[in-house]
Amino acid sequence: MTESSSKRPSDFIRHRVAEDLKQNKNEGRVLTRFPPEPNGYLHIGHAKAICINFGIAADFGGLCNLRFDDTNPTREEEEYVEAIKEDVRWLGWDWGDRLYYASDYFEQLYEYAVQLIKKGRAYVCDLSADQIREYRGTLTQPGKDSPYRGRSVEENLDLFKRMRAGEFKDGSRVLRAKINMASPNLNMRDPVMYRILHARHHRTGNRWCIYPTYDWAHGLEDSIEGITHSLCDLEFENHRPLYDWFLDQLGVHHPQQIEFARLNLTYTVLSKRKLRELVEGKHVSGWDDPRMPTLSGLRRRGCTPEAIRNLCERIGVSKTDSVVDMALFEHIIREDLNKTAPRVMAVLRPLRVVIDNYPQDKVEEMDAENNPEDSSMGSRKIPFSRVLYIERDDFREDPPKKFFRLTPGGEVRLKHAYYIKCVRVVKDKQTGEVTELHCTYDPQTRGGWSSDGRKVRGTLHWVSAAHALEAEVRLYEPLFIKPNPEDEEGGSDFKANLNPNSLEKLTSCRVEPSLQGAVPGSRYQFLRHGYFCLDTDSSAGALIFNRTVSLRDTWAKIEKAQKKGQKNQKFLSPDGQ
RNA sequence: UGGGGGAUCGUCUAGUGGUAGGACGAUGGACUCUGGAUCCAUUAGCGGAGGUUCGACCCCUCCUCCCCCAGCCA
Repeated sequence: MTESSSKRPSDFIRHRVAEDLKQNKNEGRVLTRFPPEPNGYLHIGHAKAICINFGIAADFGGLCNLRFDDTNPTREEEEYVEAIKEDVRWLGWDWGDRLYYASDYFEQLYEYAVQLIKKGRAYVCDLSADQIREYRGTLTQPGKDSPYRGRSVEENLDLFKRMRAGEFKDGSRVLRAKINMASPNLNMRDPVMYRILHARHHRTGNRWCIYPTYDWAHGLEDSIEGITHSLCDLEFENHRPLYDWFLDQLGVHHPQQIEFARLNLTYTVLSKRKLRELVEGKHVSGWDDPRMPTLSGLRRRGCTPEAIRNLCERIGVSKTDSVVDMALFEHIIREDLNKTAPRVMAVLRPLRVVIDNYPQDKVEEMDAENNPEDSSMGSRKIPFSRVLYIERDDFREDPPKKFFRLTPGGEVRLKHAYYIKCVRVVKDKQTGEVTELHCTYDPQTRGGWSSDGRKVRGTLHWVSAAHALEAEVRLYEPLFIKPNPEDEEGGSDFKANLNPNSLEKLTSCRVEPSLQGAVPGSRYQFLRHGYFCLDTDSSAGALIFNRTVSLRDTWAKIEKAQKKGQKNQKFLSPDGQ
């Protein structure tokens, strides 16, 4: 047992697994599985399922299988198999040599179906899909028996064999379990086990033209692999009686299905169908668009697998429908990157600054620590010269209260460099826009310190104009404008809540020269901005950075509160009411 | 008006007969060459009504609200 299993079980599933172990159920074995259908990309909701299945196995000294549930050839593709494997691996989990496919069990599943027919517990039904629906009844009314329900075992065997042989057209017949058409649980009203689909399967080719349904196949897949705990989401709770029924009828190894609530996150959608809609409707650039909650999107955005695993750990496991605040996820990403990301200076919206009293051709190499949280990450040199760029937002000609940055006549510190004072503001005569600042520096403050005990409130980041690298920076905001994208009253759908400003591309950014040769996927903290990741579209000559998450911005909060205060002030009547 | 689940601070989650705890958020403060980080404090909760009990978030009854199920999807 690992250390974590000696701790108190932390959620209801672990409690049950611990209890099973105590009872020596399954001879003390724990074997779980993650069973994705290869019909799309994995998202952070899947990450929760992955972490639960692999995590619980690991906690109890067990194993977890990776199994592709490829029972529907009309929607599945090989392309997704590789992407899913990559994502699970990236998240940090290992299925060893236990990579399985439901399609590997097709022959065995067929044999089990024959057994069920022989027991008189399954029959071939000639009703059309529409008719089956009519016969099923409704939530409040019982269904009625199919006219084919009474077929003899021999006839069923013959028909089923001919279904497999390809004698019948798609949709003309199905194999059904014979259970109870009056069951209050609709899943028990003679569910379909096999449908005829003359479709090429990505692994079995044209060998089969009948394919098992989820309900029929899933429990048996689990059983065949010797799974002990089959962990899935709440929507399958209604299916558990059927899961149990098939296994009991066949008398085979019977895993315990346990359901938990799926992950929901504010400001995004987590369903393959909706994510596909965003991709196909070109609302995003693809499955790996950095705004997508897919694992490939999060990876490209700069999110670490550790952060995702931490999130899954911290949100817990329960049966309550819940929506996790995106702010928690962002907090966890910052927490991770704060410790690991090297600091670097980047000016996103450059404003030219000339240091009037600094020699024309002089260049100094300033020392800069790479990460104040971790001295082992060392330091680097940053060139300082007469002409610099600072952030446009870091200068205000008419500063509001508590503005600690550069102002006319004011003094600030340039990080790792010198104190500077603004002596002149140059503006565009037409627009009035500030185009350049003239400053003086204090040579006595090299490195950013002064010996006279002078206090400087503001510290700005900067780059040397002559040495800086040009870069494109992509800023991301939530994909949706509402915490719940589904909250739409106008009769349209979640896409009406798409955030038109979810992507902002800044093209004339300047970054410090140490970023020369950075490798795509590398993560940095841009000082005072946030965490950024070099995009896979980058090349040596064209740096492109994705903002993973911004830093906490206390000033933005103060300013917002100030503006709000002013507004309220305006609406107050003269006597203050 | 069938069946299956669920309900604890704004959010997520512990506790399951004996002082309702943590995390995120929010707010305030300390500190700081990142208005970052860190630290401290404050905020705020057992859906409702009865009952059992010395004592109920926990047990019982009733009620309310929310989610899932009528695919030959998974």
